[in-house]
Amino acid sequence: MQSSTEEDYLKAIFKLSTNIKNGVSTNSIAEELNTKASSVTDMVKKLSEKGLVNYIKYQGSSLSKEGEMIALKIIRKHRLWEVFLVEKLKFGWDEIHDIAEQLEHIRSPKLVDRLDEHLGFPKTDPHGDPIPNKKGEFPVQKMVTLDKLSVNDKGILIGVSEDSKDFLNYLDGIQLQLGSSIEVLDFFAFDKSLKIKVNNDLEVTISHKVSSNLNVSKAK
Amino acid sequence: MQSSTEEDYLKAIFKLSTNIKNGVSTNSIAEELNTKASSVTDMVKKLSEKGLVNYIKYQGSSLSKEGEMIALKIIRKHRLWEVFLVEKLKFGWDEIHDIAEQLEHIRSPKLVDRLDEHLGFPKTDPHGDPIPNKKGEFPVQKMVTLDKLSVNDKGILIGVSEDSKDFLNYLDGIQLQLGSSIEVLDFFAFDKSLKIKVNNDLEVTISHKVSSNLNVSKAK
DNA sequence: AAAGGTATTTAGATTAGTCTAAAAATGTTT
DNA sequence: AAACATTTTTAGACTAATCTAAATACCTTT
Repeated sequence: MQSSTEEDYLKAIFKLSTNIKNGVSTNSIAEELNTKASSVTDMVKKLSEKGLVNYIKYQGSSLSKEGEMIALKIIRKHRLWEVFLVEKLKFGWDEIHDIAEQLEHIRSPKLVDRLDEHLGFPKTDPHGDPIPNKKGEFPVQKMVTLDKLSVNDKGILIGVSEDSKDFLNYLDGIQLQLGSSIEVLDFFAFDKSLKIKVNNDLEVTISHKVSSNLNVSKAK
Repeated sequence: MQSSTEEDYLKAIFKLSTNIKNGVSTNSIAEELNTKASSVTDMVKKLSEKGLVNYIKYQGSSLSKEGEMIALKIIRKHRLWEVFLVEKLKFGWDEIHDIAEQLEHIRSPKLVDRLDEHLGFPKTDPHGDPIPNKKGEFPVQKMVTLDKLSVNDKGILIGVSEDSKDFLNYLDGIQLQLGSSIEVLDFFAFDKSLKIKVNNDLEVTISHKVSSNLNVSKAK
């Protein structure tokens, strides 16, 4: 059995591994978890001894099969609780992250599955991220980040890669929600900002930082 | 802000204080929390410095006003989550305690109140214990002595009117503790003795002298 | 290949919570 | 009130997770 802290490390490595084949760096884990590199070194050593992480000195860390399974279970719990908070307790999508960070560590396999059932076996969380099933499986989504689209392209917002309160609040402010339509009206090369039209209605200009954190399914 | 561990200590002291005016003993706290007396001494000293516990060396501990408020908030959360687990997730009342022990430490005032609302502001948990409101106010329980109940009545033991060693030892011997459920199975008029079932498990016969010293909250 | 900069690891200290074993205080019995 | 037993506290050690500061390895640039 692993501690909550160990679970946090596994989850962080999982998140950072998404589009990186070789191991993730010690520094990047430290940044993700708001801790220091030396703490990370200690922990990945320990997780390596437990067989949950493949760690090579000076070369970085990746999850073992078992470590990945654990990470996926935590993510499953996190996302199911997020659905609960929004669907049942009427929280806004910008308020749920911190609470779910706590709830994801509750230990009870039966609880997770009952919750899943209670929520009607949802496929995605309120941020559009897929919820792994009991076995840790989840469908791969074909999506692109908004900054990959060209002028006149259209898409539907299906996910966000950042879930800080600030960011989500900002999205609310420009009427962007999951399912919103987005049309790219203009592109400004000097700072990579985009002028877009939201829901065929509101025109706003967004920075590259924003567009690179919005996942859309490209329409036609 | 206090740690989960500190919260556990406050809750334990609260529980043990129910029918004891002066401080609860270090050993009793240790037993309640499955830890050692030396650990308890350390912790009550710390909680005393924080102003949450009144602790006098060799004389025991009691909660300060502030410590009691915190304990009541934890108990409120514990009992609300228990209702959730039984009402919404269809758990049996015997499966929920360990999960609620974890859930009670989730930090989010908004979450607790939303949960309360979602559950329809329940008055008691699945074990019949009252749920404190936001301000920690406890509906006073109307209690009767056990000898006032009739055959087939059920109740929860919430106090004893005698605290002699002999008597309390006897109660320990028949597995009666505060919070124990009692079902009256039979009444023998010639000596007013009662046959009762304790905690849905042990059947014993008790004298009128005993039943008249047990305070119960009548169930339903 | 040497030099400098960055990333990473090591060494040693710190905090929260726990434990065992010994010492001190309290309570009980004669 | 002395002797014994019990309870409680103290002292010192341990584990998990963290940190700072110093040492080491790796990488890039000359």
